[in-house]
Amino acid sequence: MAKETIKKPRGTNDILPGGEVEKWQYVENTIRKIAANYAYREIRTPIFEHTELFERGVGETTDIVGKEMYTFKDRSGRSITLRPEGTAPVMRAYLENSLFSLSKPIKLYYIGQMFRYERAQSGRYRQFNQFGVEAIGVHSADMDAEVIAIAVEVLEKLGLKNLEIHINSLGCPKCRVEFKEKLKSYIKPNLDDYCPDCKERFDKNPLRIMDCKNDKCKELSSDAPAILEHLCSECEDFFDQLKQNLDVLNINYIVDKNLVRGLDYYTHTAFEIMVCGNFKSAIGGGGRYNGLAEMYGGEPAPSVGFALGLERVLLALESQNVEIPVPEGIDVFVATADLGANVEAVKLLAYVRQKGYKADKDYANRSLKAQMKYANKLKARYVVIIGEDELKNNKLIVKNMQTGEQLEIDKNKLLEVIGGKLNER
RNA sequence: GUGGGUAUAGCUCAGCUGGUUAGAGCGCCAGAUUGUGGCUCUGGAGGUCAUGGGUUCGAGUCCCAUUAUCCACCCCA
Repeated sequence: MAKETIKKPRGTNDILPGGEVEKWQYVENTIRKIAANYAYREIRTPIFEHTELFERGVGETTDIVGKEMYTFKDRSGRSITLRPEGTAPVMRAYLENSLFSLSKPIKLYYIGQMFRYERAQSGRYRQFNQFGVEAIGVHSADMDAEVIAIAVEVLEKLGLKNLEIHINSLGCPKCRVEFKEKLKSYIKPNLDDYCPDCKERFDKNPLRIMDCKNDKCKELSSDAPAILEHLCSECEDFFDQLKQNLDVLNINYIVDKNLVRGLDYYTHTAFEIMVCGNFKSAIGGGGRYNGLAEMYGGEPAPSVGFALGLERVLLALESQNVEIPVPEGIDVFVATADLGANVEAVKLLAYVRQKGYKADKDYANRSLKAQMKYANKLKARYVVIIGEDELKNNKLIVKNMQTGEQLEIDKNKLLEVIGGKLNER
């Protein structure tokens, strides 16, 4: 090994051909197909944004903004951040490009890299990929249900089992302010017994105390009032409609009154998708964010969205031994029996490729025997052999690599013999 | 950010309580008589045992540091 090999930065991954990229392509293709089905259109936003975008939208007290952002100064001294999530950039693009002038809702999806500066572990990387959806411009429980339905359909189409959809309502600003006070007065007498994190949450975002994983905190707040039980009547109706819509769509869900999402911009619906079994993890989540457009100085634009963590989806699929179809093999391998046949082989290869066949040849001056081995490794369906005899007689030898049958044919009969293409089958 | 595990050929690993030329399987390359694959057989290339110190007559094997990686926590996708 060379002394100074350069290695990839921590928490990043190379996705290699030969099984890996093919899985990614498969997942991305099914996502695109389903998104298109639901009439969502793709949006591609920059991978970096002005830091302020996330500070204002995601919330300065959140972990994402507080300690996980890849932030740096560019050459002109501006503070730039590699996007840690997709909703804020999409909302920015929506406002900046005046998409609000289109008929509502604006239904968008994205697939792309996100960046978070964290210690890597299984299913958590510094650069990771999300598939996300944002439906901007309407306040309708139908919309919320649709967004959940897309996520579920994608995961089910991919073959994932043991999904759990957790839903909750975080209320609107009106009921939330009232509720926060109720919650604080419940917690306050015992505040000293809570974990240090919760003590901080008490002032910054008391709702998240309900989400603490610490056993002691869980016990202390087991009887705490839940926002779900203190919604204003409008919010309650909205949540009831959502549940009804999910029932209509045959989507099973669990109402989880302790579910609080980590980002500040959520209102009303919040949901999370979990996988159970030996790989247990949240693989996606989302919710409604009716106030975000205004936080960015735009006109109100009630919206819902979600994001799926693609690495986690792949890990979950693997843990459930779901087979992902990986296309492999080529149609034709052109082999030469004599060096003199190389020019003819190059011509033939170009011809076959132009006709749409996946085709290859040897580039290392290998013996015919070695070429056959190579063709076998490439999983070629047919090998076409050209040597001096064939050149003289305008013939080709075509070998079917599956059956081992081999025949000599006229040069112009090749396409008839090799038939349909691999990628058309 | 906190705590723990691991670090030997491209890959998966072996190397017993420190002992002299570092091993296997897979993969790669080449051969097994005339222009032919998949099975089998033979041979070959490839490692300063993560890096830097230390203990010792002697270290892949023990100690320390660094780095990387994995796992868990926090948090999240």
